[in-house]
Amino acid sequence: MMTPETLLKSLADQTRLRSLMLLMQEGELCVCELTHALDLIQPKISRHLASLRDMQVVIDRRAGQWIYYSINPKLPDWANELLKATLKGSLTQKQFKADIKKLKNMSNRPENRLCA
Amino acid sequence: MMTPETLLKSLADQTRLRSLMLLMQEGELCVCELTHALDLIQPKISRHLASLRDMQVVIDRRAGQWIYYSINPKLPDWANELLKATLKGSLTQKQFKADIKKLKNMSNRPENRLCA
DNA sequence: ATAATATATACGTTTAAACATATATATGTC
DNA sequence: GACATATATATGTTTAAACGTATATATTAT
Repeated sequence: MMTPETLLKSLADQTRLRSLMLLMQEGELCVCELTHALDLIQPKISRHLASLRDMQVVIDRRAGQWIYYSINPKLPDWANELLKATLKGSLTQKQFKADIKKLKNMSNRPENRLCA
Repeated sequence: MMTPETLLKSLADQTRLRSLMLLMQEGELCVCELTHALDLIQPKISRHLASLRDMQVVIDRRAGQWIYYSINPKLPDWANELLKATLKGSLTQKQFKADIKKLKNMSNRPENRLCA
């Protein structure tokens, strides 16, 4: 069962927060997309995604060589509301806007979402 | 200006989370009430409240020998929504219920709220 | 002025989180 | 099978947070 403390701790790190906000906004992203958008090294992204998966904040699925992460669809209402409020607060943040832009401008994005 | 990262970090510690949830539920509490309700030593509570004040998540006012803390009324909408969602998630938590009960059962509670 | 209560802060220590680098595993291509 | 790409994990190190204890400050009462 998801607790407020678990969810809040998962959001309290900048890398995880940025990743989650992109997932909130974009729905589903693979590690290489997040690595590119956040401009961080891959093991760092993977490590944080693994901890988010362990905390059941996100789920993952493999599609070929890519692994796609998305917000756990089974989160309780309060958790979705919390994430929504966080996204709302993030929309005006420079960092968030830059991350989104960087994602949009990424070349070689795997074309997964079409066949999902 | 309050950012999601600041607010989320303020909520990511158990002592601060428990304190904030009591403040959300009860409106205004002094250090000794929080110390009693959470059953923690006073410097620990004071230290965390000071950090919450520095982050502008709470405000304080002195009334005689007591110092009362409450949620900063100037928080942006998204922050209030985030706190509400957190409270909603806390309502069913054993820890939260125990803290409220301990507060209600406290003898010698300063009678501040009447003359506030 | 002394003592008691409420709160804050300073200091040194401990704990836990995040880190970079290196390496391992899995998939797909030739 | 050899190589390239995507992702995960292991290891040792660094950084930052939280901690307990001791002490300082402010208020109130005697």
